[in-house]
Order: sequence, then C-alpha cells, then structure tokens
Amino acid sequence: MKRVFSPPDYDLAATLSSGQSFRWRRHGHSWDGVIGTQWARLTPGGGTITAETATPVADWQWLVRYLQLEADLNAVLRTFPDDEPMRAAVKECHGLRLLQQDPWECLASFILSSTKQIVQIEQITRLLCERYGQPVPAPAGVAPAFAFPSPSRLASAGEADLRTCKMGFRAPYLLGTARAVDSGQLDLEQLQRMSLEEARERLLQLPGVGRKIADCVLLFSCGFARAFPVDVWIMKALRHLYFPRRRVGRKRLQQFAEEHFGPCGGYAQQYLFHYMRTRRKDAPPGRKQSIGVTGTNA
DNA sequence: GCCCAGGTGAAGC
DNA sequence: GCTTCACATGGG
Repeated sequence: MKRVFSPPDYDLAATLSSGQSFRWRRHGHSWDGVIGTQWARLTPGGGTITAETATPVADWQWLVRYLQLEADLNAVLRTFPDDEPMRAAVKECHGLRLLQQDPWECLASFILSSTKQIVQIEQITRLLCERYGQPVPAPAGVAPAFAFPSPSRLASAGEADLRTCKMGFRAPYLLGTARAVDSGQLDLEQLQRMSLEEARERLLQLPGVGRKIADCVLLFSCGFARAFPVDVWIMKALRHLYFPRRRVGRKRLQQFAEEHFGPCGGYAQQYLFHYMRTRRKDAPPGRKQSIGVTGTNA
C-alpha cells in the first residue's frame, strides 16, 4: 500500500541518519524500516515523502506521528538563539527533524549506544531484533523484517544470550532495565505526563541510564523538546563554538545549554550534532575545518 | 598495536 | 563535589 505526504521542509535522509533511530537502512534513495509492527519504505522526492507498507493501512496516524509530519518546524527554528553557530547549523541541516519514537525501543537502543559508533549501534539493534523480535510482514524480495523485541521478551533472556548480539558490557544494563519495565516498576507511557525533571528522575533509576541517555529518551520519544543530551560530539561542538580556549566541564556545558538554547533546546542539539558529524567528513585530511564563527575567526 | 566510539557506575581523592 | 578507571567490541 502506498501513500504520498507533502510535509514542508523535511529532509528525510538527514532525519533518519542523524543518530536518533538506528533501524533504518538506505536502499538507493529509499529508506526501509519497521515502525511498531509495520514494515515501511520511505522515499523522498520533490517535496514529498512516499510511504509504502507491506499490508493495507486504513489510518496513517502512526506514521504521521512517528515522522512528526504535522510539526511546525519554523516555529521551532524561531526559538533558536540568534547566534552564528546556530545559523550555520540550521543553514547546513535545512529540513532536519526530530522523530517521535516508541519509548521502549528508544530507551533500549540508547542503553546499547554507550561508547559505540552509530554504525555499530545499528548492527547491535539489528542482531537484537533478528534474534528476539517478532517477524512482521514484508514485501517479497526485501530482507525479513522484525519488530523491536518487547521488554518481557528481553527480560526472560539470559545475559550470555544477549551478548551474542555483540552488546558486551551493556548486556546486564539492558537486562536490568527490561526487567524493571516488564515488572511495571517503571511505566514508560506515564513519562510524558510528568514534568521533565520528574520523568528524568525516574529514568535515572534504571541501570545503564545516566543523564545523557535519559535526555535522549525524553527528547526522542517523550516529547520533551527542551531535553538536551550532552554527548562527546556536543561537548566538542559547544567547547569549540562557544568556549574556545577555556576548560569547561560537562556539567557546566549542560547548564549553559539549558539556559542558552531555550524551550526547543533538544532540537538545537540535534542540529549541532548533525552539523558536526556531517561537516567533518568533507574536511580535507590533515587539516581541521573551521566550523562556524566564534569571534576569533570572524 | 594504538585510539576512539551519541556513557555509566564504582572507586578514589 | 570532582577525576579516573573498567567495561566489550569493532573501525580507522
């Protein structure tokens, strides 16, 4: 089944490859993935996104919500600080969006993300889904598709068994968190009804979940646009762009980010993150590319 | 071989 | 409070 959407200013490739979700695979111009229990192929072109599914779909709300097709991007961009680094990042990453993901998949994926490169997180989650996920219908000729495994399925797995998915020392974290969610100790669906601070407190009680991963879950799956994950890339970006030649610790950067980037700070964070990661690749070897204007190189 | 990767938790000052 | 270190695994 096929349906065409026309969201303004939507860079699908940037959005799906910017380290929010780890389950999309590019095939030519198209992207194949699984949302919930639905296989989907998304193809951008000419200001549209064409969605194909393997089974008939009466209501596309699940996709509209996941891709945030009705979100007002310009309203978000207007909240960004009017400084040179943000202008450069917005210009460079025009059309980058935030997804609204399933909280469990998001939480589990980011527990697996620590000190891993994105390409490896993609590999681990793929192995995890193939081993523990429910098969979902996919068109003939494409790779078998799987849903993300449920908390209860992972809660009943053995740690050694989980390690066969190459997650290493993260296995006990994932297992412990799966058990906490499966037992009802934490109801992920309730998080979005709490304050940001309270929801974060609840997530921080899970094994393998610290400030950064908690903020990723809050931002990418609970609708807290202010949550601002600070990872190694963002630390590098903030130091370079806003604190050149000063020693600034992680906590201090976190505090600066919360004050400086405003109510949609998480969006701004994603722009900076993607900007840093895509900029570096076309930098000539052996020479650092200047990013943004910091005053010293203006 | 070395260093690093969308970190966290425990142990040391 | 802060800093340092171990934790698996793979890529450059």
